[in-house]
Amino acid sequence: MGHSQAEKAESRERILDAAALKIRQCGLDSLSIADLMKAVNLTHGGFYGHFPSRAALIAAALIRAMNLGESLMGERPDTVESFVDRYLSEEHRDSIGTGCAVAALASDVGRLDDREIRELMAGRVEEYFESMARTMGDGPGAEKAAVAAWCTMVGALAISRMFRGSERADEILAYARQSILDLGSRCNPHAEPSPGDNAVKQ
Amino acid sequence: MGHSQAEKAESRERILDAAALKIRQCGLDSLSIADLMKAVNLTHGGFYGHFPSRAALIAAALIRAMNLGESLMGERPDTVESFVDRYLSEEHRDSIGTGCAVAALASDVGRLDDREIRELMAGRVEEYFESMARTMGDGPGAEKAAVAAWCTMVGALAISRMFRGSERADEILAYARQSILDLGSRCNPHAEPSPGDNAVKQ
DNA sequence: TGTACATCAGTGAACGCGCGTTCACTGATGTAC
DNA sequence: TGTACATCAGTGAACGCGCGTTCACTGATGTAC
Repeated sequence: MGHSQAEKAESRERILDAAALKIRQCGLDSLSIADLMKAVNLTHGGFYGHFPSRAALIAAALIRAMNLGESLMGERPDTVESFVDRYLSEEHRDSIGTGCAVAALASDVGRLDDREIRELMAGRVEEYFESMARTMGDGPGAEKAAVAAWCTMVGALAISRMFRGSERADEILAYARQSILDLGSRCNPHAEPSPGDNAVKQ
Repeated sequence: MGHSQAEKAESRERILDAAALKIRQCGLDSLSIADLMKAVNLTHGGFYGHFPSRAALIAAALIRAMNLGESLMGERPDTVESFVDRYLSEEHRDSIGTGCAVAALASDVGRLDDREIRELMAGRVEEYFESMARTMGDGPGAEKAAVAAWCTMVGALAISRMFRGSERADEILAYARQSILDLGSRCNPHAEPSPGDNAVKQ
């Protein structure tokens, strides 16, 4: 077994990645240190060489989960439509463990007493709001529309995941997508309407 | 101590109410039988006179939580606006333990392996969709708008709760409300626009 | 009305188990000479 | 190049604890006579 500093750091990364996966799949409460260490082929005792406590791991894993989820969302999208298409895709819904940490864990984090962790995620979400507002054209209503769009996206993934296995699950994503594009188009009225991008009404 | 059948049934009700409160406040994982029984001034051993297992209690408590949450939403509203105003109120956000179980537990339930429990909540949500579509006027786009509105509402509560303590928390509710009314008004174009019911754009 | 008995909701000690955490130890590696 | 030693990432037994669950028991009540 290797014992260089680089190899220790690598172990830490693998622990964090496994934890970030697990908390998105099963929630913050579900993470057990013995299971986690088993998942990266180590024994449970070694954990405390990497993190001072389970609580510290949870905080670090949450950050890791947000980073991984964001990197999966890809580069700054040109249009709201391209972003929403990816965010509300069936692939994203079905891969909760590698997807957006906010969609997976917003309720869990909102319940926490720990203010620091809540503000950690809230800070990220604030960035998401601003990024989407910029994509929407930065008009006077863009910020409001961006906030509402994020509410719709996060709620749609949670509800669609609850309907997993039913036809409804896909429809929920599609209807949420439509309503967001509908709303967004009014903030950026000069954008070309794309094919299939109809108002909800019709 | 009383021992009539009626008093036993009353104990069961109190256990269920306490469990319905706790799971909405802290999630499905957080419920401990010893704590729960303490909360209703009984000892933990008595629990199994009322429920065969923790899992059975969780299922029953989830139904109870949905019933209590619905009764709090009140009678069938006449307009989308009156419903959304109540659902996206600061009071509802701040009283998660007595509020809508779907908003509190959608992610938790979506993660469960137990298909029966997922379908239990999904069935209720399907009723919420239909009820809101009817309120929206039952036009061709009403169902789609209703589904999207529910996604927005559930996401808005989760995200607003995460921002608890910040000014943003109230804005999130307000922006989500606006976008829903905006969307709903296009399904029921003959309705009087109410004061303050502006499109997000302006 | 008074006594004897059956019922049964709730009690509380006990169970095995897995948890988070600690710590003395191992053994592969890098370094010194 | 070869030997002796220091380092330290990871090991695995052990800890106290709270969990879900079981069960022999208690004692207030309702019923029979």
